Amino acid sequence: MLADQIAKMIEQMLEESGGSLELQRNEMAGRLGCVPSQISYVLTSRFTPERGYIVESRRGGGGCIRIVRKQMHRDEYLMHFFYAIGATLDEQEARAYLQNLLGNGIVSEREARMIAASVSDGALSDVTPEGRRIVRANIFKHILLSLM
Amino acid sequence: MLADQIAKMIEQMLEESGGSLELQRNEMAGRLGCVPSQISYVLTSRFTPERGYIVESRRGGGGCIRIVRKQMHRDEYLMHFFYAIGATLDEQEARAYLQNLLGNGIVSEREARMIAASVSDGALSDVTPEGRRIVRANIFKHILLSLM
DNA sequence: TCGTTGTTTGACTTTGTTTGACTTTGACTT
DNA sequence: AAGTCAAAGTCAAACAAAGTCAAACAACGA
Repeated sequence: MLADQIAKMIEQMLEESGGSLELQRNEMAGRLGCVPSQISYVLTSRFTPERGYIVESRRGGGGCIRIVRKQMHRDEYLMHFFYAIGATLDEQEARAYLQNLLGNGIVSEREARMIAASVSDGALSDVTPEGRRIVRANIFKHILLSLM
Repeated sequence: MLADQIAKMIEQMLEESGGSLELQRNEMAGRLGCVPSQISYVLTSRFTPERGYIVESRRGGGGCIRIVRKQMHRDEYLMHFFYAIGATLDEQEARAYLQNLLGNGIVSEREARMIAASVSDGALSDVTPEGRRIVRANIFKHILLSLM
């Protein structure tokens, strides 16, 4: 399958370059003989944060796409939390997780305060109460990933 | 890319001269082999107040452009940002603010990554694109408050 | 078979850059 | 003053990327 080939190729380039790389979408598509949006598709379907990748890009002349692989060998602990958090999370649960992370020295007190602030009901007051729990889970997970 | 090169050059001159400098647009454009308005473009797109720069100029014979990197102190800074952020905030603006906070030692690299993660489009993917900008602004502000 | 899920494609949109023509401003001469 | 000229400013067009989206297609399980 095309998408898999491309994914494998990117994976390999990532290997060779030690975990991070920049590419140009059009240029790469040209080399592979596929449409540029295919590259986008591969990136959104395979190189997701859930799988430990960060993808950033810049449009316009001279634009490019940067892909970074977070090395997994880092911390089971964070992974544990990551998987422990379900699709939703309320403020109390979040506080409990934070307390735990803090207690285990994964985050500093200051960092814990920052995280608490960013998932507080106050910060999410423009989201409906039900949506809030989903968004909160998502934010929390993304923060965990950023720490790996 | 041309614009990036110019930005880097100005950045370096700023470094060497300790935070403020004067240049002549035409003269500089001549040295770089580009049109003068390119310099203007770089200044308006990169050396914005948002990123902590002040740009002033004088026209007419012997005119020039003065660029100052303003350094405020912690609280002023946080306040400044807090008020600078309006009701909405997109991912790029957020990145720019973060870059500034990072560059001025208000947050660590790790903290910057955490904040970036918590206001990323990915983390807010369950909010409508419209609402996302509002929620992002709110989260960012709450985090700033948590740092005061 | 049919519905679901995942893939491929290309038209269209958005964002960022580069250039050059034209305008405005200020200092200096006369 | 008035005029001249050397700056910087403004703006829009042309160009160069990446993003989005929906339609067509494929694979697979019930």
